[in-house]
Order: sequence, then C-alpha cells, then structure tokens
Amino acid sequence: MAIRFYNSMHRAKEDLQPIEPGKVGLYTCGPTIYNFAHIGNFRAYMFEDLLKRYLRYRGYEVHHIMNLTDVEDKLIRTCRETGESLKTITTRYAQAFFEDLDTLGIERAEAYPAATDHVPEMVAMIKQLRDKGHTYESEGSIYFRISSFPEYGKLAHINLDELQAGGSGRVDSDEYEREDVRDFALWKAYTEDDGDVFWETELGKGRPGWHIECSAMATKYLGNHFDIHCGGVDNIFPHHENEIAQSCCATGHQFVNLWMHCAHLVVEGKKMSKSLGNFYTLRDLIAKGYDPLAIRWVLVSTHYRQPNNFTFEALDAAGHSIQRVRDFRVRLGEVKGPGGSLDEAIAACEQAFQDALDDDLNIAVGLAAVFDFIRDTNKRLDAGDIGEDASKAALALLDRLDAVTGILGAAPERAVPEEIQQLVLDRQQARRDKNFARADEIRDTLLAQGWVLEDTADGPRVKPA
RNA sequence: GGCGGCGUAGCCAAGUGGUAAGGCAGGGGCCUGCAAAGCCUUUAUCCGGCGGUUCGAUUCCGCCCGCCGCCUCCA
Repeated sequence: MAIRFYNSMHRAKEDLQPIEPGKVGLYTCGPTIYNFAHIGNFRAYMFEDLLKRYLRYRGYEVHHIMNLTDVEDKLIRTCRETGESLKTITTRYAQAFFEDLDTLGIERAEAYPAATDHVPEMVAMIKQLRDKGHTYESEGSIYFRISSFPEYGKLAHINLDELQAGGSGRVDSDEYEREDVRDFALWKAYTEDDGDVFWETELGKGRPGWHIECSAMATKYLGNHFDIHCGGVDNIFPHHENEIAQSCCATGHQFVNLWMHCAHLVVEGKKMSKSLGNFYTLRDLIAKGYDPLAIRWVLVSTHYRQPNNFTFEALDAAGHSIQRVRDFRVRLGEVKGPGGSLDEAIAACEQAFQDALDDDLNIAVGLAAVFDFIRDTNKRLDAGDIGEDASKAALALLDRLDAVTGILGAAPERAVPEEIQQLVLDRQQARRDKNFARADEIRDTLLAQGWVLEDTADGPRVKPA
C-alpha cells in the first residue's frame, strides 16, 4: 500500500510520490527565537518529527530543513525594550529551543539555517523577482505585487476579491505605503526603531521581510522544487501562500509538491492564552514535575489534523500508558528458554501499524494495534506460552515502532541500590517465615524510598515508582 | 462580514451509509498470604441539538448551539 498524505493544496489525500525515488526533501517552518517555545509550538514540531521518523521507517532518505527566524518585528522590539543585542537574544533562545527538542525526543533536522545568515540569498531572490517585474519600491521598501501572480490564493483557497484588508484586526493597513494592502514586504527599509538591526545591501539599508527567508533557504537547501513543506494551519495564509508566490515567480518552477499542516493545540478545550492562565511552555510543565515522555505521548498520539485537546488528566493517563508498555517490556525481558513463537502476532501488529500510518499518519489506530498486541501477548505470557526468541522478537518490534513514535521504549536503566536489594532479601525471609506483617512493612518502606515491589512466579521484582 | 476545522463514554481519542477501535480512570471477578503486575468482565441503546435525504445516518444535506483557526509577518 502506498503512503497517502493529506495535501492542503488539494484538500485531499494523495499518494506520496517523491521527486527522486526513495528520497524526500522536507522543509518545516521553525520558531522565531525570541522566547521559550510553548507546547502548542511543539505540537507542530512533534507532528513533523513523527512524519520524518515514519518516512525513515518506511525506507525513505529524508533531508529535513527547519529555519530559525532570528530577525523579525517582535525580536527587534524585544531588543529595543531590553537593550540586548539581536544576537544575544536569539542565541539564548535558539539554545533553549534545542534543549527543548532534546527533552521531547524530537530528532534533529539536517540543518537549521538562520535568516540572518542568509541575507545574500534573500537579496538575490528579491533581485530575481524585481528583474521579472513582480516587485515595486515604495519609500525604500520593496513589495511583492500579488496581482503579478495569478495563482495567488491557491493554497489557502482564498478569493482575493473577498479578502478583507485588516480583517484580523492585527495589522494596521495604513502602516505601509503599498499599492495594494494585500501586497507584502520583501525588503523593509531601515527606520530608527530598528536600532542596529540592518543590512547595507544592493537593495538599500534595511532588513528582509519575513516570508522571503523561507523561500530563499528552502530553495537553497532543498532545490527549487522539493517534496514536502509543513507548518501549523495558521501558516497557510499568508505565510505559505506568500512563499509560493515568491518561489514560483523567482525560480519559474513549481515550489512544493505536498503541503502538510497540523491543527492547533487547545488546553482544556480553550485556546491557550496568558490571560486564561492556561499558557504553558515546555519548561513550565517540566517545572511542575511532568514527565517529558508523557508530554510527548500527549502531543504525538492525536492525529495531526485534529485539534489536540491538551489536559492534565490526559497527561496523567499518558504516564500510565507509558508504564504499561514498560512493564510489558520488562516481562518480555525476563522470559528464558524455549517456547512458542510470536511471528504471526508480530507481523500482524506491524502490518496494522503500518497500514494506519500509511493512511495520513493515523497514529491513534497505529497505537491501538500496539495495545492489541500487548494485551494478546500478555495473555500468552500468563500462560507461559512464549519462548525467549519470541520474546526478543517482540522487543525488537517495540524498538522498531519506538523509532517511529518515540514513546514505546524501555524505562531508563536505574541500578537498584544495595540497601534496597537487602530489603528485598529481608522481605523474602520474612515471607518464608510467614511474617507477613514484617513483609508488608518492608514493602511500604521500599515504596517510601521510591521502589515498587512485585512478587512474580519467578521471585520478587523491584521497579522505580 | 468572508473562508475553514472540530464537537464521539468521567478524561484522551479512532472510525464507518448498516448499527461504536484503543488508552487512562471506575465497578465486578481470576490470580496473590495481602498487594502489584497481568488476564477476564463491565461502563456511549448511542456519537452537541433540531429537522431532511435514505430501507437504514454517528457517518450525507440544512439550520442552530458551543469550541478553534485564518483573513498580510501567530505552530
């Protein structure tokens, strides 16, 4: 079965057909590094992580580029307000961003090009656009003339005549001197407010507009025409629409084959906002003591085109699910000697998982297949019907699926301290002596010290609480 | 005002024109000295509400309500 993804451009699922067989060029819109990223941001990066991991699992060689926006209005304002240099701020938050990616187990892209390192490329692209007649200059700034690109609006399915200028209330339509308020800036002329944030270029003194960085960097690293471009749904318009206009007009080629956008995250059914007090950065949640893996579980386990309702109850539930998988792995690891095979069950599980993910990354159905496998296999483990080889094969399956999901791995190794081991031995003696009061007391002591004791047919087992 | 998405058990969340996956939590049971883990079983006569199409709709259509997104620099 072919992999099918929903293409925002055509509002339908399409078979994945890479431009170069076996290889996928992937561009994902990255963060503006002016603050700590919030969990909604990571919902997007998590979806992209799942996409990339799955493509690799299916044998594709993925070349992934994510930009870092390090020059932009909010950043310049922050510079002005704090007196810190642009570089100081962006360096700090870029570092924080990468730490957060690691915390969540999000795999790194091949490159994270920053806008300020690509001003010449942006200038070159703007010149191309100018030479082809897609731009005009006004008060030192250069704008893209939307009317010069008939396909404008194709991605967002927007009828330009119906576009209400300033309808969002976010932008003052008198802010810039444009021929048409719908035109967007490629190059912004320097103003006093920009402080020392400017570049002296052939286009004059100023700084690049926002959209041009993605066009310039995507084409530089992935070519004029590449496979997949991702972002949050809010990027569809205007950002991605503008990227298409710039890139197509500059290069004369189709820009991207497949546009994939994830829905937003809401918290307890409400939009995340500071005024509602439900705005969380990853660091906020970690500080509250939540397990990063549980956060990953919540972010990754909802289909990417569905709104993800982030709740603390779901976060706790995710923790229990993780424990169930880990306990299962421990059981498998303890199996010794010959016994029954799991080949059929493993193949069925993996096929179901793959069929689900092939269908536009249906992770919920994929995970259901994993849980079905866990339940059925636990049953056979109870019956003593599984051999060591089968057990290892089951663990290998979990490892393969963990490479895709990042939530099915083993618990981190934690050595059992000697005094804990001694307590376990003491308890065994107490049980042999039928001194159950003493045995229970020791079990409580262990728990108080962070260890759960379980009696199994093969003797006691301790695990971190 | 325009465009789009979502609304499924206590919570998270799949899904289909033919009568509701999975996880967590809860109830009952098996196992256990007791637990834990595991297993079995149970929890939506019903899929926001009201109509319509249909032999039949949660699934298609219309209206309403609620939540969310975009409408020129927000994932």
